[in-house]
Amino acid sequence: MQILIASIELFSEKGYANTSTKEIAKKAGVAEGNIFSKYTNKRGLLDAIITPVIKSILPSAMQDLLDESMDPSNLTLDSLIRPLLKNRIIFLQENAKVLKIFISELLYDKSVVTQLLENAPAPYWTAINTTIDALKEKKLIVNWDNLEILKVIWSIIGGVVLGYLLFDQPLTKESTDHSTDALINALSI
Amino acid sequence: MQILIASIELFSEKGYANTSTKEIAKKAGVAEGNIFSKYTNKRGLLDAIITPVIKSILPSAMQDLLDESMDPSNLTLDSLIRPLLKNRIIFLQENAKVLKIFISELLYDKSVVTQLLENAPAPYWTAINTTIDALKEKKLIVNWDNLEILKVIWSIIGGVVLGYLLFDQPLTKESTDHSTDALINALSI
DNA sequence: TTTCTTTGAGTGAGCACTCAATCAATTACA
DNA sequence: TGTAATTGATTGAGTGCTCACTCAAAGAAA
Repeated sequence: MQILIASIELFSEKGYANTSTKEIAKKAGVAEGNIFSKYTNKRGLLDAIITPVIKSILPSAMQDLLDESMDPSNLTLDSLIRPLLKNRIIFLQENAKVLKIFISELLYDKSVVTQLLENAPAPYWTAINTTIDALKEKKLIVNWDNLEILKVIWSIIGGVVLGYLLFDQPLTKESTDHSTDALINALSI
Repeated sequence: MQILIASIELFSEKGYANTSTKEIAKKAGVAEGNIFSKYTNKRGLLDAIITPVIKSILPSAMQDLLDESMDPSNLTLDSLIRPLLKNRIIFLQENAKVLKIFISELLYDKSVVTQLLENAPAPYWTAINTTIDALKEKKLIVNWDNLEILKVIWSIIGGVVLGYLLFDQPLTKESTDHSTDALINALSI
């Protein structure tokens, strides 16, 4: 556990490739050999950090989307988007360090994308399509392909993540409110 | 020159830390020592790749913004945003590999952000503020703080970049049109 | 002949990873 | 309960290897 905490700290600060197992052992207060008996190799340590993100990031986001669309009669774009963005920004703040490690990895290992998508089971996708279709029915959302709508949503969330991780842009209430308003506006008819 | 081309290729494919100078020399078709007589050290090679991006990325983006706001009487949100996003996406495609290397670097070296901002001189900022203020005057844009408006613009562009670099999302006409429409919608009153 | 460039074997440093030895906890037995 | 035996976890010096970088020698250009 100490090893994992130390690794997250160091990887997110200096990057995976620039962190030695010796440093990790020192920070964790254990002998270097311990790392290898528990995680087989350095890569195993990275996997132990990233796998939980892969397993939780998409399912939890999709759950957010669905939680807000339980009652179709009260469904509006606002009631869908606002809690979604709020939850995603909370998730981002809680997992900032691990997400940073994850994104670094994503840049040079495309197999992670596949793993990511495998963790978003079909039932979620159909439920989300149903929700978006319901909004289209009510003329509350632009009449684009559902995938294109989702891309715009993820684009804005991605932009917030990028600003936070790359430029240390603080997630003030003003900023996140504006991102939310902008997204709702963007998809309204 | 061959060395630089080989470096960009390898760094963007495998990452800076995972590329050895030996590999670069082999790909470039020169002896390893050549790299060090021309670029001092491996880091010098990275700088030679990144510096041009730093020097051009913000100025060229801001020039795009200003080119479209020459004639204040014809200024609309659409005439401002549409060419801007188009130019940024062209820039992204032309410089995808270098931008990828740049973003990797940005994640773990915050001094790059400072350099980036130093290359956006004050005249640009005032001109952009004037443009946004003019749109506010005409009630063609939301009445937020100008910085907040710029953040939303960059958020969308960042989201497109992220989708392209991280998830290999193709930049189809449909996608980029939707991003553009969404952004214009997002900032309209 | 002189000056500048290119070469690649060589070098020390640092890396991930190993493993025999040590330590700690648990069980076996009188 | 006290002690010996067994098992499993922890240690860190040691190992082989790869890395960035050097430099004397060879080659090319002037």
